[in-house]
Amino acid sequence: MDASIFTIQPNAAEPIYRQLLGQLGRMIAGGQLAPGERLPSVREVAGHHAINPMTVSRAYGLAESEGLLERRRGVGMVVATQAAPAAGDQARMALLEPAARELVRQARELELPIESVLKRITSLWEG
Amino acid sequence: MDASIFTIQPNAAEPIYRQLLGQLGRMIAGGQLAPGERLPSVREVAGHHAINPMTVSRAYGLAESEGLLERRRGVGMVVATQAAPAAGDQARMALLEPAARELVRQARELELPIESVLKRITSLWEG
Amino acid sequence: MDASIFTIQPNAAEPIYRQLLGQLGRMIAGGQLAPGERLPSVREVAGHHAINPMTVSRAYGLAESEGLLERRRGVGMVVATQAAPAAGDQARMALLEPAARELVRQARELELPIESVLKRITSLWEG
Amino acid sequence: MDASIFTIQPNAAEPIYRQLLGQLGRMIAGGQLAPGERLPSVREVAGHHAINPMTVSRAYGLAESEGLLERRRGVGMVVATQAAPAAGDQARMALLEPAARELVRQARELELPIESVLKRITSLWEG
DNA sequence: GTGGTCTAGACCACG
DNA sequence: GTGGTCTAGACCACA
Repeated sequence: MDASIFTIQPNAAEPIYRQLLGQLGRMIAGGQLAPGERLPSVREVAGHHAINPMTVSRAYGLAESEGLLERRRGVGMVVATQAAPAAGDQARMALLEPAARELVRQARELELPIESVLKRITSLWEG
Repeated sequence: MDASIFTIQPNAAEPIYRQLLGQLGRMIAGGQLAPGERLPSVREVAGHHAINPMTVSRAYGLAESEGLLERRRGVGMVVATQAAPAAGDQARMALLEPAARELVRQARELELPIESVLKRITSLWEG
Repeated sequence: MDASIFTIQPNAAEPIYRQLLGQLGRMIAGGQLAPGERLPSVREVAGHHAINPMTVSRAYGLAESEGLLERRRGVGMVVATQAAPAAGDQARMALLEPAARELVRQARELELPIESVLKRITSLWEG
Repeated sequence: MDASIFTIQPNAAEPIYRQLLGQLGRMIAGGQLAPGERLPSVREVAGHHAINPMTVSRAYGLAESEGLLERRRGVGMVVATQAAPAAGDQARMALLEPAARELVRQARELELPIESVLKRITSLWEG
C-alpha cells in the first residue's frame, strides 16, 4: 500500500491525527478511496512520514468509529463497504463548506476583490 | 472605541487570541484599520465578548511584537505607523494564500469540479 | 533535564519571562545550548524556581515564535535546528550591544575614567 | 535651560520617569550638574521630548524626595546644595555596579572572550 | 509524560 | 483611564 496518499504537515496548527482523519473522510467521499480498498498499515504510514504510530492508530480508530473504515482481521483497515460511496455533489460540497466560509471571511477582512480571489483559486487548482 | 470590530468564535479549534491576532493582521493589511488608529482597549474587548482580559492582552502583545501595533503609554494600543498601510493587492493576497491552498487541497480530495467551488465562493461572498 | 540552567531574579525590574527569554537567546547564540538539545520541561523549570508554569510557558512560546526553539509534539521544546549554531563572534557581540551601550552611557554620565570601568569589568569577570 | 541634557527612549522597557531619575542621579554624582544649578522646567523637558509633563514632574518629585533636587519658589528645581558634590570615584563606581554586573553576566552567557568585550567598550567610549 | 489555553482575580506601573 | 505581570487552578490536546 502506498503510505504517501496522506499529506502531513507536522508543524501545522491542526493536529496530525486530525489531518489524517480529514483527508480520509474527503478521499472516501470523493471516491479516491473505494469501499473495500485496503489502507496502508499504521507502521507504513508512521514510518513514511516519521510520525508516531500511535498518532496514525488514533486517526484510524476514530475513522472506524465514524463508520469510514472497517477493521479486517489479518488484513488491516479497509474502506467501509457501507461508507458513502462517492457521495453526491451536494454532500461533498457540504464537506468543503467550513474551508470555503473561512476563505471568504479572510478575503473580506483583507478587502480583496472577489475576482482576484477566484483567479487565485483557479490558478492554484490548475497549478 | 468599537469593541465589536472583532469576531470571536469561542468554540472554534483556533484559540481566541489567535483569532484576534489573525483578524488584526488582515484588517490592518486591508486598510480597515489605518496606521495610528486607536484600538479598543483590552478591557473593552474583553467585556464586549465576555472573555478574559488576559486573552485579549496576549493577542495585542503578540501583535506588538510582530510590528502590527504600537503601545502608546497611557493611551493604549494603536496601529503601528509603519504598518503596511493598505499593502498592495499582491501582499494582501499573500495573506490569503494559506486559506486558499487549504481550500483547493480539500476540494481536490473531494474531487469536486472547480466550477462548483467557484460558484459556492461567489455565492458566499454575495450572501 | 537540568532546570537550573536558568537564573531568575524575582525582584528585578525585568519580568521573569523576559529574563528567561533573554538567557535562552544568549545561551543558544553562545553555544551552551546546541541545536536539537532538549530543554527542561515547563513544569521542571517552574518547580525548580518556584514560579508559575504559565510564566515559563510564555517564555518558551515567545522563543518559539522568534525561531529559537521548536516544539516537538510529545517530547517538549528543543533548540531550533536552524538556530544560529554558535554564531560568529560578531553576531554574538551584537547581542551584547544594548548592555554595552547602556554601561558606557552611564559611565559617561558619571564622568568616570574609562580605565576604572575596564578594571572593574575585568575584576567582575574573573571574580 | 537646556532641556536636551536628558536622553529619552520612549519605547524602552525602562519607564521614562526612571530614565530621567537615573540620569539626574548620575549627572549630579558625576559633577555635570553642580549644586545650585537650575534644571530645565517641567514644561521645557516635556515639550522638548514630546512626553507628558506629569512624567517629568514625577521624576523631579522623586529626585526631590531623594535629596537630589530642591524646589526654589519662583525659580524652579535646582540641584540640592547638599547633594554629594561630585562624589569620589568609589562612590560613583558603585552607581555603575548594576550595569557592569549585567554586562558581565550577559557576556558570560554569550561565551564571549573578555578581550572582545573590553575592546568594544573602549570603542564605544571613544566613538 | 509534554505544552497550550483560559479563567478569575490580584497587584503594579504608567500617564 | 491604559496595559503588564503573575498566580492558582482547571481543563484540553497530543504522544
